[in-house]
Formats: sequence, C-alpha cells, structure tokens
Amino acid sequence: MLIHIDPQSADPIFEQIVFQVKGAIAKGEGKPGDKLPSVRELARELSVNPNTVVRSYQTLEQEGLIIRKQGSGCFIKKGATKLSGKVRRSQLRKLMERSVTEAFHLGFSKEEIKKALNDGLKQVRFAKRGGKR
Amino acid sequence: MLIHIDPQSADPIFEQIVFQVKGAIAKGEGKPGDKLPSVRELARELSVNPNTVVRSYQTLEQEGLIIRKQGSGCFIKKGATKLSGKVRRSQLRKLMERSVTEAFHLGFSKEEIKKALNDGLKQVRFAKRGGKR
Amino acid sequence: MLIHIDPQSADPIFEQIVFQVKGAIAKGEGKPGDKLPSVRELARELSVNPNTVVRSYQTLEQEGLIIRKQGSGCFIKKGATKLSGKVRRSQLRKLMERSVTEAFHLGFSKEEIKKALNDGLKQVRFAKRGGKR
Amino acid sequence: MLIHIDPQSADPIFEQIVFQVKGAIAKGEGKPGDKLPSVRELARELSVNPNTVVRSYQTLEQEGLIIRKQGSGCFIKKGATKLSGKVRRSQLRKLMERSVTEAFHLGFSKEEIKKALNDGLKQVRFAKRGGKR
DNA sequence: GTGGTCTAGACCACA
DNA sequence: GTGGTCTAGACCACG
Repeated sequence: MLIHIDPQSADPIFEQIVFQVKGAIAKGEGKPGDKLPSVRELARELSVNPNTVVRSYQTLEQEGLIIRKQGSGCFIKKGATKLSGKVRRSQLRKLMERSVTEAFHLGFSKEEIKKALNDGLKQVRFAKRGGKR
Repeated sequence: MLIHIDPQSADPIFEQIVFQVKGAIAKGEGKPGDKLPSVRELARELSVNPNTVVRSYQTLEQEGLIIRKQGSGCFIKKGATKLSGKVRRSQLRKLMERSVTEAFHLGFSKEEIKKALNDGLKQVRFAKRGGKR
Repeated sequence: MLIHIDPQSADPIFEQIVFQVKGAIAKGEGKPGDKLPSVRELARELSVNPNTVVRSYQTLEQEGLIIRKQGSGCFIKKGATKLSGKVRRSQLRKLMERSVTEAFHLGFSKEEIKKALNDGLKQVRFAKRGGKR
Repeated sequence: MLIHIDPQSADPIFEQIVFQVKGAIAKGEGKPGDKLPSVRELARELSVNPNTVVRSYQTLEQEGLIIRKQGSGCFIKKGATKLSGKVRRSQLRKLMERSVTEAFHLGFSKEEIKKALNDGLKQVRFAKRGGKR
C-alpha cells in the first residue's frame, strides 16, 4: 500500500492518510485481515509525527474499516459499515449533491460528470454480486 | 434564493452559506446578473455574524461565481470558471474518486451510486447544449 | 455539569470525561443544544492537558452525542444513535452479558443484580413514551 | 470448557481469555476444583503466545477465581470474593450505571434494557438459594 | 516490537 | 474568544 502526502494541501495530513487508506481498500489493494504499516513505520516513511498517523488510524477504526490491536498492529476489517441505514442514505445523498454542484460550477456537462463517475467506479473493486459486503 | 443554516451541522457556517448559494445557482434559482441579499440583510435573516457572511461572499468571489461591487452589492456572474482545462479535469476526477470511495465504504453498490448521482443531476439546471459554459 | 476525574483510576482520563458527559446527558442534566464547557476551560478545571479534553470531545462527536463547532464551542446533539440496528443490538447484548458475568463473580444473586439495574435505570431520564429518541 | 478468540475484536487477547473463563464458570461449565487447560495447551489451541495465556491466568488468580499450583496446573476456586461488602456493592453500582448509560445512548428503552439483562441472567447458573456464595 | 495515553507548546481557522 | 492540527517527547500496556 503506497501512501503519499502533499504537505501543501489544504486537507489536513491525517485526513489525507485516512482517504488514501480508504482508497487502497476500495481498490482492492489490501484485503480483510491484512496488516497496515505500523504507526512508527508509516510516520517515518511520510516524515510526519507518529501522533498524526495514530490520529488517522483512530479515525479509520471509528469508521469501522480497521481494527487496532495493541502489541500486534492494525488490520483491515471485514466490510460492513457500522452506520444505520438512514445515516448511510443521507450521507450518500449529500456526497452526490455536493459533487454535482461543484462539478457544475467547474463547467462540466451532465454527460461529462456521468463519465467521470464511471471512471471512478471502474477503479473500485465491488463485490462480484449479491451478499453483504 | 432561500438560504437555510443547519445549526446541527458540523460544517462551518460560512461554508454552509457558500454551498447553498452554489446550489441555488446550479439549480437555476438566481441567474447571472441577479443581486444577492446584502451582507447585513442575510446576517440578520440567518442570525449569524455579518463577518461570517462577508467571508462567504469573499469565497464565492474568489471562486469566480459572484462579483462584489463596492456600494451596490454582490451579483451572480456569468459562468466560466477561470481555471485551465487541465486543472478543471483534475478537480473533477478527484471529486468523483472521493465520492465513489466514500460511497463504497458506506456499503453501496455500483448501481446505487449511479442512481444517487442521477438524482443529484436532476436537481441541477444544465445549459441546454453546446459551448463552453 | 459537574465533572470529576480520578487520576488514580485505571480508566484513561479521556474516557472518564467521556463517560461523565454521557452520564450527565443521560440523567437529563444538559439538553440538546446546550453548550459544553470549552476545551480550555474544562482542561483548566480538571488540571489536565487541553489535548486530553479535545480527545474526549472528539470521541463524543464520533459517537454522535455532541457537535463541535469551530469558533463557537461544543453542543449537545439531538439524540438518535448513528449506529445500525444490528450493531446496536449486538452492543447491548455484550454490555449485559459482561455486567451479569462480573456481577456473578462479585457474588451477587439474580435479584440483587436486577435491583441494581433498576436503581441505575431510575437515574436516567428516558423519553416519556413513544417517538424516536 | 471451550474458549474462542475473536481476531476481529479490539479487546486484548488476554482479556478475551479472562472473560471467557469467567463466563464459563458463571454458566456452570467448570465447577470448583476443575482443572483449567495448561498454559501451553491453551496457547497452542488458540494460536496465541503462551505469555498471553499466563497473563490471563495471573489476572484470574488475582481476582480470586482460580488458584495456580506450581507444577500441577490451575484450578477453579470455590466462590467467595475477597472484597469487602462495601467495595462489592460499589462495584455493582458502577457496573450497572455504566451499562444503563451506554444502553441509553444506544437508544434503547427501559423495557428493552431490562429484557436484555434478563436474557443475560438466564445464561448464568446461580446457586439455588441462600448463603453468601 | 506493537499500539495507547498524556503532556507541553506551537500555529492556524472560525465567529 | 472558540475549536483544529501538528510536533516532540515521555511513559505505559500488550504479545
């Protein structure tokens, strides 16, 4: 799992790490049970403070994507969000409204936006079909 | 243009205002040339600090969506972002990658995500056809 | 809302704060919309590092009990857990199994345990009846 | 006595072992005098470090639930906690306050909480009646 | 070795 | 004034 931080970005470092781990999992690099790089290791690699990595891993754990086990490391969890259906649906709606609005103001057409979404979808490894992810 | 602040939201107030103005423009409420409510008027309406509204209008101006005219108020600009094609496309890609990744981890399927995007697109008033907006 | 920390306790300080805030909300001290003490204020009061209070408030926010608003403070949220029904039920079961097991090994009888639960229930302000909390 | 470790759990392994032994005793599997599996045997069975099992048995001994005899193994002790009545009652109260508070914030009603407790109580084999256990 | 907690203190962003 | 992020560095707990 390759992670790269942009120190110039407006997004906080810990969020960049969170998103990149999420992305890696979504893309199928890293399966349930896989071990993440250790806090100190990743901190050294990215030249950030270990506490910053801790913060990222905490966030990922609270969102139910990984588990942190004292003494042995952090591991990717078996899928299934912890959120209620209502919260999930509301978040999806907000996510898409925001994207569409921003894309509109960037001057893109309906078709261009749909195409960009499809491009995004191609990179993600969805479960083959059926079953609870 | 109706603007509504959600005090339960963790998003900063100025961002909520920015997003709602963007949304209103995208939905076709408010056309180029239309005047936005004055800072003091809107601040009173929303019961927020006038500085917060100023901050929102500044942001919208920086993104090229409105123009602030000394003494006469703020007006919606004609479309056309100042960004280069390359930057625009990169932003669109990032936008969609982020949405897809988050939606995936919320446990939605490809089809559900596409549907949510289409729902979002329906609310926006795209130009009928042609030209660079 | 009175909060008291036991520095001798095995429980981490930030958890003690979290639990006491949860307790205060459950007991009806502090209603939705109420402002919590500011990070610096509470840190001074308890003689702990502000970061420790930040950690507590973060946790409470992630559990959906409060919202933190930059510039204005932290506020108690309107109820409704963010967790899915499955997760909620599983957590309740674990909670009770653990309590019963521990109480058994403390040497209490079925009746004593039930009574202690009822005593605990009396201190909490449940919604009058009906409606989603 | 069947012990099972959940690798998906965030609880430390030694605590999982401790709790399962406690649970097994509470459920009546394993009576006073019964021998626990040897450290090495259990460690192999669960694929964990023998030191981890040692740690669990130490904890159980400190809480007065088992006795470790050099060279012959660990045995379940006769009930009877060493704690004073005052401490015991205070611990029971804390236990139940915590459960009720957490259950409340999970959104459960008084009745649901009582029912969950009763479900928990059913699994435990209390002494038929009378005396201090 | 792993992660978990806490302190101290800097600097930024929001209202 | 509020909270948000990050660093540096100490010390503890788990395996």
